Amino acid sequence: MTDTSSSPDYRIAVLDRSIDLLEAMAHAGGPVGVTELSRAISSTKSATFRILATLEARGYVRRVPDSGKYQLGLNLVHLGQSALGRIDLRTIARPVLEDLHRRFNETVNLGVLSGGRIVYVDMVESQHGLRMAAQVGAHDNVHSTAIGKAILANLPEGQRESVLEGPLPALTEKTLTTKEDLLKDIERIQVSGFSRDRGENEHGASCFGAPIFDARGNVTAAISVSGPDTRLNGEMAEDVAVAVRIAAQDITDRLAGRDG
Amino acid sequence: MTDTSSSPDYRIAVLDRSIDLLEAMAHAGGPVGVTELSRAISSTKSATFRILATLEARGYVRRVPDSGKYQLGLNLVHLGQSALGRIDLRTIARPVLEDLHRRFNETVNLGVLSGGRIVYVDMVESQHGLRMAAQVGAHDNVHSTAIGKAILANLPEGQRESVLEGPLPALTEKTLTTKEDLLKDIERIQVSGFSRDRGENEHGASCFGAPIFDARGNVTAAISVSGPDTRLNGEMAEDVAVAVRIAAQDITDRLAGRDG
DNA sequence: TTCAATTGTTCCACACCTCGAAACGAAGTG
DNA sequence: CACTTCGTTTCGAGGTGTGGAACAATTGAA
Repeated sequence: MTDTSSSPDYRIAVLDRSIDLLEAMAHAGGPVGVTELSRAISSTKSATFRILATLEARGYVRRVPDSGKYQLGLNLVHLGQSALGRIDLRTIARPVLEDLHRRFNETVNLGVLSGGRIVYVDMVESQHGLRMAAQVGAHDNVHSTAIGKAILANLPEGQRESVLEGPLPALTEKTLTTKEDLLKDIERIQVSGFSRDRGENEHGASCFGAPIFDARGNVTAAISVSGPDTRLNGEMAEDVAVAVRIAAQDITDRLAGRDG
Repeated sequence: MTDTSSSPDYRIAVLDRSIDLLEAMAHAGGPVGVTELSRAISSTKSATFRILATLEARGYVRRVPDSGKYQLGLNLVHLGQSALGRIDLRTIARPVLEDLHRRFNETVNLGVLSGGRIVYVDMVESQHGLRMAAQVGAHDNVHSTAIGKAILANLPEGQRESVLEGPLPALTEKTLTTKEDLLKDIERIQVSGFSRDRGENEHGASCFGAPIFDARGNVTAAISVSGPDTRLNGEMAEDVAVAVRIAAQDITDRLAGRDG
Protein backbone atom coordinates (compact mmCIF):
# COMPACT_ATOMS: atom_id res chain seq x y z
CA MET A 1 0.00 0.00 0.00
CA THR A 2 1.47 3.36 -0.94
CA ASP A 3 0.44 6.72 0.38
CA THR A 4 -1.29 8.40 -2.51
CA SER A 5 -2.87 11.17 -0.49
CA SER A 6 -2.13 14.76 -1.45
CA SER A 7 -0.66 15.52 1.96
CA PRO A 8 2.94 16.71 2.04
CA ASP A 9 5.51 13.94 2.05
CA TYR A 10 6.94 13.49 5.52
CA ARG A 11 8.12 9.99 4.80
CA ILE A 12 11.44 8.92 6.30
CA ALA A 13 13.26 6.81 3.75
CA VAL A 14 15.23 4.59 6.10
CA LEU A 15 12.07 3.83 8.12
CA ASP A 16 10.18 2.90 4.95
CA ARG A 17 13.09 0.69 3.98
CA SER A 18 13.11 -0.97 7.42
CA ILE A 19 9.42 -1.75 7.09
CA ASP A 20 10.09 -3.17 3.61
CA LEU A 21 12.68 -5.43 5.21
CA LEU A 22 10.35 -6.67 7.96
CA GLU A 23 7.61 -7.35 5.42
CA ALA A 24 10.07 -9.19 3.18
CA MET A 25 11.04 -11.36 6.14
CA ALA A 26 7.40 -12.08 6.95
CA HIS A 27 6.88 -13.01 3.31
CA ALA A 28 9.98 -15.22 3.13
CA GLY A 29 8.53 -17.81 5.47
CA GLY A 30 11.91 -18.88 6.86
CA PRO A 31 15.36 -17.59 7.77
CA VAL A 32 16.95 -15.33 5.15
CA GLY A 33 20.44 -13.91 4.60
CA VAL A 34 21.67 -10.35 4.25
CA THR A 35 22.24 -10.54 0.50
CA GLU A 36 18.83 -12.04 -0.23
CA LEU A 37 17.13 -9.37 1.87
CA SER A 38 19.10 -6.56 0.25
CA ARG A 39 17.85 -7.78 -3.12
CA ALA A 40 14.28 -8.08 -1.84
CA ILE A 41 14.25 -4.46 -0.71
CA SER A 42 16.41 -3.13 -3.57
CA SER A 43 19.15 -1.89 -1.27
CA THR A 44 22.84 -2.50 -0.63
CA LYS A 45 24.23 -5.17 1.67
CA SER A 46 25.74 -2.58 4.02
CA ALA A 47 22.50 -0.61 4.40
CA THR A 48 20.55 -3.84 4.91
CA PHE A 49 23.11 -5.03 7.42
CA ARG A 50 22.76 -1.87 9.50
CA ILE A 51 18.96 -2.12 9.58
CA LEU A 52 19.21 -5.77 10.66
CA ALA A 53 21.78 -4.87 13.32
CA THR A 54 19.45 -2.26 14.83
CA LEU A 55 16.38 -4.49 14.71
CA GLU A 56 18.38 -7.38 16.20
CA ALA A 57 19.65 -5.22 19.06
CA ARG A 58 16.04 -4.37 19.89
CA GLY A 59 14.70 -7.94 19.57
CA TYR A 60 12.62 -7.33 16.43
CA VAL A 61 14.82 -9.56 14.34
CA ARG A 62 16.67 -12.67 15.46
CA ARG A 63 19.82 -14.15 14.11
CA VAL A 64 19.52 -17.92 13.71
CA PRO A 65 22.48 -19.41 15.55
CA ASP A 66 25.28 -20.85 13.41
CA SER A 67 23.66 -19.88 10.13
CA GLY A 68 24.17 -16.18 9.49
CA LYS A 69 20.51 -15.92 8.53
CA TYR A 70 17.81 -13.82 10.12
CA GLN A 71 14.16 -14.22 11.02
CA LEU A 72 11.52 -12.05 12.68
CA GLY A 73 12.03 -11.53 16.41
CA LEU A 74 9.53 -12.14 19.18
CA ASN A 75 9.28 -8.50 20.27
CA LEU A 76 7.04 -8.09 17.24
CA VAL A 77 4.55 -10.37 18.97
CA HIS A 78 4.19 -7.96 21.85
CA LEU A 79 3.55 -5.02 19.55
CA GLY A 80 1.09 -7.12 17.53
CA GLN A 81 -0.79 -8.18 20.64
CA SER A 82 -0.78 -4.59 21.89
CA ALA A 83 -2.26 -3.48 18.58
CA LEU A 84 -4.93 -6.19 18.86
CA GLY A 85 -5.51 -5.66 22.55
CA ARG A 86 -6.62 -2.14 21.81
CA ILE A 87 -9.80 -3.55 20.35
CA ASP A 88 -12.45 -3.95 23.05
CA LEU A 89 -14.50 -5.47 20.27
CA ARG A 90 -12.36 -8.58 20.28
CA THR A 91 -12.84 -9.28 23.98
CA ILE A 92 -16.56 -8.66 23.80
CA ALA A 93 -17.04 -10.70 20.62
CA ARG A 94 -15.08 -13.76 21.67
CA PRO A 95 -17.81 -15.54 23.70
CA VAL A 96 -20.27 -14.96 20.86
CA LEU A 97 -17.83 -16.45 18.33
CA GLU A 98 -17.41 -19.46 20.60
CA ASP A 99 -21.20 -19.92 20.87
CA LEU A 100 -21.52 -19.94 17.08
CA HIS A 101 -18.61 -22.35 16.85
CA ARG A 102 -20.17 -24.73 19.40
CA ARG A 103 -23.49 -24.66 17.61
CA PHE A 104 -22.29 -25.25 14.03
CA ASN A 105 -18.70 -26.52 14.33
CA GLU A 106 -17.66 -24.33 11.43
CA THR A 107 -14.96 -21.67 11.32
CA VAL A 108 -16.12 -18.39 12.84
CA ASN A 109 -14.30 -15.14 12.02
CA LEU A 110 -14.22 -11.58 13.26
CA GLY A 111 -12.85 -8.96 10.91
CA VAL A 112 -12.46 -5.18 10.69
CA LEU A 113 -11.99 -2.80 7.77
CA SER A 114 -8.49 -1.37 7.75
CA GLY A 115 -6.73 0.39 4.90
CA GLY A 116 -9.32 -0.70 2.33
CA ARG A 117 -8.87 -4.35 3.27
CA ILE A 118 -10.40 -6.79 5.75
CA VAL A 119 -8.11 -7.78 8.63
CA TYR A 120 -9.03 -10.86 10.65
CA VAL A 121 -8.75 -10.03 14.34
CA ASP A 122 -10.13 -13.21 15.86
CA MET A 123 -11.09 -16.67 14.73
CA VAL A 124 -12.40 -19.96 16.08
CA GLU A 125 -11.66 -22.77 13.71
CA SER A 126 -13.93 -25.70 12.91
CA GLN A 127 -12.78 -29.06 14.20
CA HIS A 128 -13.59 -30.77 10.88
CA GLY A 129 -10.56 -31.90 8.94
CA LEU A 130 -11.92 -30.02 5.93
CA ARG A 131 -12.41 -26.48 7.16
CA MET A 132 -11.94 -22.84 6.31
CA ALA A 133 -8.92 -21.34 8.02
CA ALA A 134 -6.94 -18.14 7.91
CA GLN A 135 -4.60 -16.39 10.29
CA VAL A 136 -5.28 -13.62 12.76
CA GLY A 137 -3.66 -10.53 11.24
CA ALA A 138 -4.14 -11.75 7.68
CA HIS A 139 -5.71 -9.46 5.10
CA ASP A 140 -8.50 -10.29 2.69
CA ASN A 141 -10.60 -8.55 0.04
CA VAL A 142 -13.66 -6.51 0.82
CA HIS A 143 -15.66 -7.22 -2.34
CA SER A 144 -15.35 -11.02 -2.28
CA THR A 145 -15.75 -11.95 1.38
CA ALA A 146 -18.90 -12.21 3.52
CA ILE A 147 -17.30 -10.03 6.18
CA GLY A 148 -16.25 -7.47 3.59
CA LYS A 149 -19.64 -7.32 1.90
CA ALA A 150 -21.42 -7.08 5.28
CA ILE A 151 -19.31 -4.03 6.12
CA LEU A 152 -19.54 -2.57 2.61
CA ALA A 153 -23.34 -2.73 2.66
CA ASN A 154 -23.45 -0.61 5.80
CA LEU A 155 -20.76 1.98 5.10
CA PRO A 156 -21.62 5.62 4.46
CA GLU A 157 -22.19 6.22 0.73
CA GLY A 158 -18.90 8.03 0.14
CA GLN A 159 -16.77 5.34 1.72
CA ARG A 160 -18.62 2.60 -0.15
CA GLU A 161 -18.11 4.43 -3.42
CA SER A 162 -14.36 4.65 -2.96
CA VAL A 163 -14.18 0.88 -2.42
CA LEU A 164 -16.42 0.13 -5.42
CA GLU A 165 -14.41 2.46 -7.67
CA GLY A 166 -11.25 0.63 -6.73
CA PRO A 167 -9.98 -2.61 -8.26
CA LEU A 168 -12.37 -5.58 -8.00
CA PRO A 169 -10.19 -8.56 -8.97
CA ALA A 170 -11.66 -11.98 -9.68
CA LEU A 171 -10.53 -14.52 -7.07
CA THR A 172 -12.69 -17.32 -8.51
CA GLU A 173 -15.06 -17.58 -11.47
CA LYS A 174 -17.87 -16.63 -9.09
CA THR A 175 -16.37 -13.36 -7.84
CA LEU A 176 -18.55 -10.30 -8.44
CA THR A 177 -16.23 -7.99 -10.37
CA THR A 178 -18.47 -5.12 -11.46
CA LYS A 179 -19.83 -2.26 -9.42
CA GLU A 180 -23.34 -3.01 -10.75
CA ASP A 181 -23.31 -6.62 -9.60
CA LEU A 182 -21.95 -5.66 -6.21
CA LEU A 183 -24.59 -2.93 -5.75
CA LYS A 184 -27.34 -5.49 -6.43
CA ASP A 185 -25.82 -7.85 -3.87
CA ILE A 186 -25.48 -4.95 -1.41
CA GLU A 187 -29.18 -4.18 -1.76
CA ARG A 188 -30.01 -7.78 -0.86
CA ILE A 189 -27.69 -7.62 2.14
CA GLN A 190 -29.28 -4.38 3.35
CA VAL A 191 -32.75 -6.00 3.16
CA SER A 192 -31.87 -9.42 4.62
CA GLY A 193 -29.36 -8.22 7.21
CA PHE A 194 -26.72 -10.79 6.28
CA SER A 195 -24.18 -11.32 3.50
CA ARG A 196 -23.26 -14.45 1.62
CA ASP A 197 -20.09 -15.47 -0.16
CA ARG A 198 -20.91 -18.29 -2.56
CA GLY A 199 -17.41 -19.34 -3.58
CA GLU A 200 -16.53 -15.77 -4.54
CA ASN A 201 -13.37 -15.71 -2.44
CA GLU A 202 -12.51 -19.39 -2.32
CA HIS A 203 -13.73 -22.08 -4.67
CA GLY A 204 -16.13 -24.51 -2.98
CA ALA A 205 -16.48 -22.44 0.16
CA SER A 206 -19.63 -20.86 1.53
CA CYS A 207 -19.76 -18.11 4.07
CA PHE A 208 -22.41 -16.06 5.89
CA GLY A 209 -21.63 -12.69 7.47
CA ALA A 210 -23.34 -9.92 9.42
CA PRO A 211 -22.26 -6.39 10.39
CA ILE A 212 -21.34 -5.06 13.82
CA PHE A 213 -22.03 -1.42 14.74
CA ASP A 214 -20.38 0.74 17.37
CA ALA A 215 -22.16 2.87 19.95
CA ARG A 216 -22.61 5.68 17.40
CA GLY A 217 -24.16 3.37 14.82
CA ASN A 218 -21.14 3.16 12.53
CA VAL A 219 -20.24 -0.19 11.04
CA THR A 220 -16.81 -1.14 12.34
CA ALA A 221 -16.58 -4.89 11.94
CA ALA A 222 -18.39 -8.04 10.95
CA ILE A 223 -18.48 -11.69 11.82
CA SER A 224 -18.88 -14.71 9.60
CA VAL A 225 -19.35 -18.46 9.65
CA SER A 226 -17.69 -20.34 6.83
CA GLY A 227 -17.21 -23.86 5.58
CA PRO A 228 -17.39 -26.01 2.46
CA ASP A 229 -20.62 -25.60 0.50
CA THR A 230 -21.17 -29.35 0.83
CA ARG A 231 -21.99 -28.69 4.50
CA LEU A 232 -23.34 -25.13 4.40
CA ASN A 233 -26.41 -25.63 2.25
CA GLY A 234 -30.20 -26.17 2.52
CA GLU A 235 -31.73 -25.80 5.95
CA MET A 236 -28.32 -25.71 7.63
CA ALA A 237 -27.45 -22.63 5.61
CA GLU A 238 -30.67 -20.91 6.66
CA ASP A 239 -29.96 -21.70 10.31
CA VAL A 240 -26.44 -20.30 10.01
CA ALA A 241 -27.65 -17.09 8.31
CA VAL A 242 -30.20 -16.42 11.05
CA ALA A 243 -27.74 -17.24 13.83
CA VAL A 244 -24.99 -15.01 12.39
CA ARG A 245 -27.37 -12.05 12.19
CA ILE A 246 -28.54 -12.54 15.76
CA ALA A 247 -24.96 -13.01 16.99
CA ALA A 248 -23.76 -9.83 15.28
CA GLN A 249 -26.69 -7.90 16.80
CA ASP A 250 -25.75 -9.37 20.20
CA ILE A 251 -22.18 -8.05 19.83
CA THR A 252 -23.51 -4.64 18.73
CA ASP A 253 -25.76 -4.53 21.81
CA ARG A 254 -22.86 -5.44 24.13
CA LEU A 255 -20.67 -2.76 22.59
CA ALA A 256 -23.40 -0.22 23.26
CA GLY A 257 -23.74 -1.39 26.84
CA ARG A 258 -27.16 -3.03 26.35
CA ASP A 259 -27.41 -6.41 28.08
CA GLY A 260 -27.54 -9.18 25.46
CA MET B 1 17.16 -3.50 26.53
CA THR B 2 20.29 -1.84 25.21
CA ASP B 3 22.96 -3.45 23.14
CA THR B 4 25.93 -3.71 25.46
CA SER B 5 27.96 -6.08 23.32
CA SER B 6 31.42 -4.99 22.26
CA SER B 7 30.52 -5.29 18.58
CA PRO B 8 30.86 -2.13 16.49
CA ASP B 9 27.88 0.16 16.57
CA TYR B 10 25.84 -0.12 13.41
CA ARG B 11 22.74 1.30 14.99
CA ILE B 12 20.55 3.61 12.96
CA ALA B 13 19.35 6.38 15.22
CA VAL B 14 16.05 7.15 13.52
CA LEU B 15 15.14 3.43 13.49
CA ASP B 16 15.90 3.14 17.19
CA ARG B 17 13.78 6.20 17.79
CA SER B 18 10.93 4.73 15.74
CA ILE B 19 11.04 1.56 17.82
CA ASP B 20 11.01 3.70 20.97
CA LEU B 21 7.86 5.33 19.65
CA LEU B 22 6.09 2.05 18.89
CA GLU B 23 7.01 0.70 22.32
CA ALA B 24 5.80 3.91 23.97
CA MET B 25 2.48 3.50 22.17
CA ALA B 26 2.20 -0.13 23.28
CA HIS B 27 2.92 0.99 26.83
CA ALA B 28 0.43 3.88 26.72
CA GLY B 29 -2.56 1.56 26.57
CA GLY B 30 -4.73 4.03 24.62
CA PRO B 31 -4.59 6.70 21.93
CA VAL B 32 -1.81 9.25 22.42
CA GLY B 33 -0.97 12.61 20.83
CA VAL B 34 2.15 13.88 19.08
CA THR B 35 3.36 16.02 21.97
CA GLU B 36 2.94 13.27 24.56
CA LEU B 37 4.82 10.81 22.33
CA SER B 38 7.62 13.28 21.62
CA ARG B 39 8.11 13.63 25.37
CA ALA B 40 7.98 9.88 25.88
CA ILE B 41 10.80 9.31 23.37
CA SER B 42 12.72 12.50 24.25
CA SER B 43 12.41 13.94 20.77
CA THR B 44 10.97 17.00 19.06
CA LYS B 45 7.39 17.27 17.85
CA SER B 46 8.47 17.58 14.22
CA ALA B 47 10.69 14.48 14.32
CA THR B 48 7.94 12.54 16.10
CA PHE B 49 5.39 13.76 13.60
CA ARG B 50 7.43 12.48 10.67
CA ILE B 51 7.91 9.04 12.20
CA LEU B 52 4.15 8.82 12.84
CA ALA B 53 3.42 9.95 9.28
CA THR B 54 5.60 7.20 7.84
CA LEU B 55 4.22 4.49 10.12
CA GLU B 56 0.66 5.66 9.42
CA ALA B 57 1.22 5.54 5.66
CA ARG B 58 2.33 1.92 6.05
CA GLY B 59 -0.50 0.88 8.40
CA TYR B 60 1.69 0.37 11.49
CA VAL B 61 0.11 3.27 13.29
CA ARG B 62 -3.47 4.45 13.02
CA ARG B 63 -4.86 7.90 13.53
CA VAL B 64 -8.00 7.80 15.65
CA PRO B 65 -10.67 9.66 13.66
CA ASP B 66 -11.63 13.11 14.92
CA SER B 67 -9.14 13.09 17.77
CA GLY B 68 -5.67 13.82 16.42
CA LYS B 69 -4.35 10.96 18.54
CA TYR B 70 -2.59 7.84 17.40
CA GLN B 71 -2.62 4.15 18.28
CA LEU B 72 -0.84 1.06 17.03
CA GLY B 73 -1.96 -0.12 13.57
CA LEU B 74 -3.15 -3.59 12.62
CA ASN B 75 -0.28 -4.30 10.24
CA LEU B 76 1.74 -5.01 13.37
CA VAL B 77 -0.52 -7.99 13.98
CA HIS B 78 0.58 -9.61 10.74
CA LEU B 79 4.25 -9.18 11.57
CA GLY B 80 3.62 -10.47 15.08
CA GLN B 81 1.80 -13.53 13.81
CA SER B 82 4.52 -14.12 11.23
CA ALA B 83 7.10 -13.97 14.00
CA LEU B 84 5.06 -16.48 16.02
CA GLY B 85 4.15 -18.63 13.06
CA ARG B 86 7.80 -19.35 12.51
CA ILE B 87 7.74 -21.53 15.57
CA ASP B 88 6.74 -25.06 14.63
CA LEU B 89 6.92 -25.70 18.33
CA ARG B 90 3.75 -23.75 18.92
CA THR B 91 1.67 -25.79 16.51
CA ILE B 92 3.03 -29.06 17.81
CA ALA B 93 2.64 -28.11 21.46
CA ARG B 94 -0.89 -26.78 21.28
CA PRO B 95 -2.78 -30.12 21.56
CA VAL B 96 -0.60 -31.09 24.49
CA LEU B 97 -1.34 -27.79 26.24
CA GLU B 98 -5.04 -28.39 25.66
CA ASP B 99 -4.81 -31.91 27.13
CA LEU B 100 -3.19 -30.55 30.30
CA HIS B 101 -5.80 -27.83 30.47
CA ARG B 102 -8.67 -30.32 30.15
CA ARG B 103 -7.20 -32.51 32.83
CA PHE B 104 -6.45 -29.87 35.46
CA ASN B 105 -8.42 -26.75 34.43
CA GLU B 106 -5.47 -24.58 35.34
CA THR B 107 -3.59 -22.12 33.14
CA VAL B 108 -1.09 -23.84 30.87
CA ASN B 109 1.77 -21.85 29.31
CA LEU B 110 4.38 -22.34 26.62
CA GLY B 111 7.43 -20.09 26.75
CA VAL B 112 10.77 -19.67 25.03
CA LEU B 113 14.03 -17.98 26.05
CA SER B 114 14.60 -14.84 24.05
CA GLY B 115 17.01 -12.01 24.83
CA GLY B 116 17.63 -13.24 28.37
CA ARG B 117 13.92 -13.22 29.15
CA ILE B 118 11.02 -15.66 28.91
CA VAL B 119 8.49 -14.84 26.18
CA TYR B 120 5.09 -16.54 26.36
CA VAL B 121 4.23 -17.90 22.92
CA ASP B 122 1.05 -19.78 23.73
CA MET B 123 -1.35 -20.12 26.60
CA VAL B 124 -4.57 -21.90 27.56
CA GLU B 125 -6.22 -20.19 30.49
CA SER B 126 -8.05 -21.86 33.35
CA GLN B 127 -11.79 -21.38 33.42
CA HIS B 128 -11.74 -20.63 37.16
CA GLY B 129 -12.52 -17.05 38.06
CA LEU B 130 -9.34 -16.97 40.11
CA ARG B 131 -6.61 -17.97 37.66
CA MET B 132 -3.13 -17.20 36.49
CA ALA B 133 -3.11 -15.26 33.26
CA ALA B 134 -0.62 -13.40 31.09
CA GLN B 135 -0.54 -12.36 27.46
CA VAL B 136 1.03 -14.06 24.49
CA GLY B 137 4.05 -11.95 23.62
CA ALA B 138 4.58 -10.83 27.23
CA HIS B 139 8.01 -11.14 28.84
CA ASP B 140 8.82 -12.60 32.23
CA ASN B 141 11.87 -13.33 34.33
CA VAL B 142 13.98 -16.43 33.96
CA HIS B 143 15.08 -16.84 37.57
CA SER B 144 11.63 -16.57 39.18
CA THR B 145 9.34 -18.53 36.84
CA ALA B 146 8.86 -22.28 36.51
CA ILE B 147 9.36 -22.02 32.74
CA GLY B 148 12.49 -19.96 33.21
CA LYS B 149 14.01 -22.29 35.80
CA ALA B 150 13.16 -25.37 33.69
CA ILE B 151 15.09 -23.84 30.79
CA LEU B 152 17.89 -22.53 33.00
CA ALA B 153 18.49 -25.97 34.52
CA ASN B 154 19.08 -27.45 31.06
CA LEU B 155 21.13 -24.73 29.39
CA PRO B 156 24.81 -25.25 28.55
CA GLU B 157 26.99 -24.16 31.48
CA GLY B 158 28.19 -20.94 29.83
CA GLN B 159 24.71 -19.69 28.97
CA ARG B 160 23.44 -20.52 32.45
CA GLU B 161 26.34 -18.66 34.01
CA SER B 162 25.61 -15.49 32.09
CA VAL B 163 22.02 -15.52 33.32
CA LEU B 164 23.05 -16.24 36.92
CA GLU B 165 25.67 -13.46 36.85
CA GLY B 166 23.02 -11.00 35.73
CA PRO B 167 20.55 -9.18 37.97
CA LEU B 168 18.27 -11.43 40.06
CA PRO B 169 15.60 -9.03 41.37
CA ALA B 170 13.16 -10.04 44.10
CA LEU B 171 9.61 -10.15 42.74
CA THR B 172 8.16 -11.46 46.03
CA GLU B 173 9.63 -12.29 49.43
CA LYS B 174 10.04 -15.87 48.18
CA THR B 175 12.11 -15.07 45.10
CA LEU B 176 15.50 -16.78 45.00
CA THR B 177 17.89 -13.87 44.56
CA THR B 178 21.33 -15.42 44.97
CA LYS B 179 23.28 -17.54 42.54
CA GLU B 180 23.87 -20.10 45.33
CA ASP B 181 20.16 -20.60 46.07
CA LEU B 182 19.33 -20.85 42.39
CA LEU B 183 22.07 -23.43 41.78
CA LYS B 184 20.66 -25.61 44.58
CA ASP B 185 17.19 -25.34 43.06
CA ILE B 186 18.65 -26.12 39.62
CA GLU B 187 20.21 -29.30 40.98
CA ARG B 188 16.82 -30.42 42.27
CA ILE B 189 15.24 -29.63 38.87
CA GLN B 190 17.92 -31.62 37.06
CA VAL B 191 17.26 -34.65 39.29
CA SER B 192 13.44 -34.46 39.36
CA GLY B 193 12.90 -33.35 35.77
CA PHE B 194 10.49 -30.55 36.70
CA SER B 195 10.69 -27.06 38.16
CA ARG B 196 8.53 -25.39 40.76
CA ASP B 197 7.74 -21.77 41.41
CA ARG B 198 6.42 -21.44 44.96
CA GLY B 199 5.22 -17.85 44.89
CA GLU B 200 8.60 -16.65 43.63
CA ASN B 201 7.13 -14.72 40.70
CA GLU B 202 3.65 -13.99 41.99
CA HIS B 203 2.50 -14.03 45.59
CA GLY B 204 0.12 -16.91 46.29
CA ALA B 205 0.71 -18.63 42.97
CA SER B 206 2.16 -22.06 42.40
CA CYS B 207 3.56 -23.27 39.14
CA PHE B 208 5.14 -26.46 37.77
CA GLY B 209 7.30 -26.49 34.65
CA ALA B 210 9.29 -28.88 32.48
CA PRO B 211 11.79 -28.34 29.65
CA ILE B 212 11.36 -29.03 25.93
CA PHE B 213 14.33 -30.08 23.79
CA ASP B 214 14.82 -29.76 20.05
CA ALA B 215 15.97 -32.51 17.71
CA ARG B 216 19.60 -31.79 18.62
CA GLY B 217 18.94 -32.05 22.34
CA ASN B 218 19.12 -28.32 23.08
CA VAL B 219 16.60 -26.84 25.46
CA THR B 220 14.55 -24.33 23.53
CA ALA B 221 11.35 -23.92 25.50
CA ALA B 222 9.33 -25.10 28.45
CA ILE B 223 5.75 -25.56 29.50
CA SER B 224 4.09 -24.93 32.82
CA VAL B 225 0.82 -25.36 34.70
CA SER B 226 0.01 -22.62 37.15
CA GLY B 227 -2.69 -21.63 39.60
CA PRO B 228 -3.23 -20.41 43.15
CA ASP B 229 -1.41 -22.47 45.77
CA THR B 230 -4.77 -23.07 47.46
CA ARG B 231 -5.55 -25.41 44.55
CA LEU B 232 -2.10 -26.61 43.52
CA ASN B 233 -1.02 -28.44 46.64
CA GLY B 234 -0.83 -31.92 48.15
CA GLU B 235 -1.64 -34.83 45.87
CA MET B 236 -2.94 -32.51 43.15
CA ALA B 237 0.47 -30.84 43.00
CA GLU B 238 2.18 -34.21 42.62
CA ASP B 239 -0.20 -35.18 39.80
CA VAL B 240 0.48 -31.89 38.01
CA ALA B 241 4.25 -32.24 38.37
CA VAL B 242 4.22 -35.72 36.86
CA ALA B 243 1.84 -34.73 34.07
CA VAL B 244 3.86 -31.65 33.11
CA ARG B 245 7.03 -33.70 32.82
CA ILE B 246 5.34 -36.32 30.65
CA ALA B 247 3.70 -33.63 28.50
CA ALA B 248 6.99 -31.81 27.91
CA GLN B 249 8.65 -35.11 26.96
CA ASP B 250 5.75 -35.75 24.57
CA ILE B 251 6.35 -32.39 22.86
CA THR B 252 10.08 -33.12 22.67
CA ASP B 253 9.35 -36.50 21.04
CA ARG B 254 7.00 -34.90 18.50
CA LEU B 255 9.59 -32.27 17.62
CA ALA B 256 12.08 -35.02 16.97
CA GLY B 257 9.62 -36.88 14.79
CA ARG B 258 9.06 -39.72 17.27
CA ASP B 259 5.40 -40.71 17.53
CA GLY B 260 4.06 -39.72 20.94
C1' DT C 1 -17.42 35.75 23.32
C1' DT C 2 -12.70 36.43 24.19
C1' DC C 3 -8.27 35.14 25.37
C1' DA C 4 -4.55 32.23 26.77
C1' DA C 5 -2.50 27.87 26.64
C1' DT C 6 -1.56 23.84 24.34
C1' DT C 7 -1.26 20.86 20.54
C1' DG C 8 -0.68 19.63 15.79
C1' DT C 9 1.35 20.93 11.39
C1' DT C 10 4.61 23.14 8.30
C1' DC C 11 8.92 25.06 6.81
C1' DC C 12 13.92 25.58 6.08
C1' DA C 13 19.00 25.98 6.88
C1' DC C 14 22.31 22.91 7.96
C1' DA C 15 24.74 19.40 10.68
C1' DC C 16 25.63 14.97 10.77
C1' DC C 17 23.71 10.58 9.75
C1' DT C 18 23.24 7.07 6.65
C1' DC C 19 24.75 5.62 2.36
C1' DG C 20 27.31 3.05 -1.25
C1' DA C 21 31.42 1.39 -2.97
C1' DA C 22 35.20 -1.13 -2.06
C1' DA C 23 37.86 -4.23 0.51
C1' DC C 24 38.50 -8.12 3.46
C1' DG C 25 37.73 -12.58 5.78
C1' DA C 26 35.09 -16.75 5.87
C1' DA C 27 32.67 -20.46 3.90
C1' DG C 28 31.37 -23.41 0.27
C1' DT C 29 32.11 -25.71 -4.16
C1' DG C 30 34.31 -27.92 -8.06
C1' DC D 1 43.91 -24.82 -4.92
C1' DA D 2 41.17 -21.35 -7.15
C1' DC D 3 37.04 -19.21 -7.67
C1' DT D 4 32.52 -17.61 -6.18
C1' DT D 5 29.43 -15.89 -2.93
C1' DC D 6 28.23 -14.11 1.37
C1' DG D 7 28.67 -11.48 5.63
C1' DT D 8 31.16 -7.79 7.80
C1' DT D 9 33.80 -3.54 8.06
C1' DT D 10 35.45 1.02 6.77
C1' DC D 11 35.29 5.80 5.24
C1' DG D 12 34.43 9.98 2.49
C1' DA D 13 30.56 12.39 0.94
C1' DG D 14 26.00 13.65 -0.28
C1' DG D 15 21.57 14.25 1.04
C1' DT D 16 18.43 13.07 4.67
C1' DG D 17 16.42 13.97 8.86
C1' DT D 18 16.72 17.32 12.53
C1' DG D 19 15.39 21.11 15.64
C1' DG D 20 13.64 25.37 16.27
C1' DA D 21 10.48 28.63 15.04
C1' DA D 22 6.29 30.02 13.18
C1' DC D 23 1.65 29.24 12.11
C1' DA D 24 -2.99 27.06 12.39
C1' DA D 25 -6.26 24.68 15.07
C1' DT D 26 -8.25 23.20 19.28
C1' DT D 27 -9.47 23.44 23.99
C1' DG D 28 -10.77 25.34 28.26
C1' DA D 29 -11.54 28.99 31.51
C1' DA D 30 -13.32 33.40 32.64
